[in-house]
Amino acid sequence: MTQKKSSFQDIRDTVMARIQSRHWPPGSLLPTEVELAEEFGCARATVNRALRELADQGVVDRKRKSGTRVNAAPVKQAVFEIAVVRQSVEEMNAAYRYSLVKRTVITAPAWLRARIGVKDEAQVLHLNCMHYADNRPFQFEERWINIAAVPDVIDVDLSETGPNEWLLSQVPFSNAELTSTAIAAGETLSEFLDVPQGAPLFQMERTTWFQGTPVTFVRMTFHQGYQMRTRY
Amino acid sequence: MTQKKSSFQDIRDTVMARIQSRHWPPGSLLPTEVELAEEFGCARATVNRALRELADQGVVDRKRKSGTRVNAAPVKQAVFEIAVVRQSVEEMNAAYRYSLVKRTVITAPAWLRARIGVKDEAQVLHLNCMHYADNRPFQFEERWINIAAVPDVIDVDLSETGPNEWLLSQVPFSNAELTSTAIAAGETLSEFLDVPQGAPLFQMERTTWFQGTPVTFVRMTFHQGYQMRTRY
DNA sequence: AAAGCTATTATGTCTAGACATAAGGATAAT
DNA sequence: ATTATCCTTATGTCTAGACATAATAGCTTT
Repeated sequence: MTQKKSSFQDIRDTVMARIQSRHWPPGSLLPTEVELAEEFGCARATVNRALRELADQGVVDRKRKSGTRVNAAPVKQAVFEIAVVRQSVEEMNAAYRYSLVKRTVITAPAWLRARIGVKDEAQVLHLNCMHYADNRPFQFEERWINIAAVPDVIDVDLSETGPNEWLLSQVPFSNAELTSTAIAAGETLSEFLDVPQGAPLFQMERTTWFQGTPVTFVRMTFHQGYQMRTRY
Repeated sequence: MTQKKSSFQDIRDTVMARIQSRHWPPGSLLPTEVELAEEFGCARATVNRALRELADQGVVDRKRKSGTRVNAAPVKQAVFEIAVVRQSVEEMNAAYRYSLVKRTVITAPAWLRARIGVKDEAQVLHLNCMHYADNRPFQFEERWINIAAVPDVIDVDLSETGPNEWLLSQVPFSNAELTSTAIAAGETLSEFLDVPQGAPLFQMERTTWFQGTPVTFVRMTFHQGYQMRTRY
């Protein structure tokens, strides 16, 4: 059953189709790379690449000596893009406006030290910002920046562009931890976002590290009715 | 400057380190695969794999003839696992309990037809379920299943295991669209989740397709204070 | 029955070389 | 000046063969 014209993509797709059609049901063992290479009339390396991509996707599990098995309980994972506020506003075809509400330098309070792991006397820049879409409140941003990690932040003018965009240009490759939750609007949020007190709001918190040192912690609260979208 | 002992992972990490250290700043052009292969004393295919992984991560952009460039505005993307409720409860070391609240077969209402794209007379199975962690409300689930897509669902006993687990075993490889938002508890939710009316709740909606045909739409509302976590 | 050793096996990685392909650049024709 | 054509170049993919490595299965010893 040797076929012709088999790129690694063809093989990947063919194997995927056979899995979806239950020709190889969940939990079952696939033929070996050598056998598949024979069937598809190609080198083993080509089959290897095809199966490796399926393994990366979580569709199959591969183990030396055991072989390749259809994942019975594939870990579904969704990717969502960490959008810069400006971008997501502009993608809605709305006019973006940014405003710096407050800017102070403080010693990191205990809860912040515990959360991001900085030293006792660490100085942080505390910012409050508002983001608008067509002049309607879009997001209230409260942010703390570890000055030791990005000393330049002290001298940057943040009245025109948001701190997120500046930080991205400074620390483009970072890790982060992210939590989303629903909260009730308190006094401050109800004023800035123009909603009744107690209104349900979508809130995201993010802590960012660069090469192991904490850079920033940000709490973003969105306007009422905001939806975060993603697909997989 | 030829080195020794260079696996594709070493190369990937070394290149990444040079990018992070701004040896190759954002927007700049990397050496060609041939040049890097020479430097690292390995075959071009090895360099290719290393750079391909960085391209998959979004760290660099690659174009034929143009070469490999450090991505100036890397698209940050976070991956979160679509957890099965049972799993996330058990990971908290809490006892999981499930209960089927309501089960009816209906003709798809207009809003559902519009949302998932089924025919006018489509029959759907409408379910209400509750998930508990240590006997405290964890999630209220309201689900609609397109019977035409999974006819067997009619005869399945859903009083013991949740519909999600059964569907996963039937349709393990599907696409989905997912939205998260914050809502205020209405009468039903306040009763089932044991919160005051108006309490802010985290809600997720998911539409699932299998090979182009809509399978299910589910609205999951979590207990007050629930946080969705993810890292990247 | 339990523990330790060994051979086997399927995947993981690498190499050197080849051809394919997209895209930029230069040149020639309009 | 504009358009068409060809050449060059860097990445994209593939091959055949090699060695590395993890994990299983079978065998031996205790």
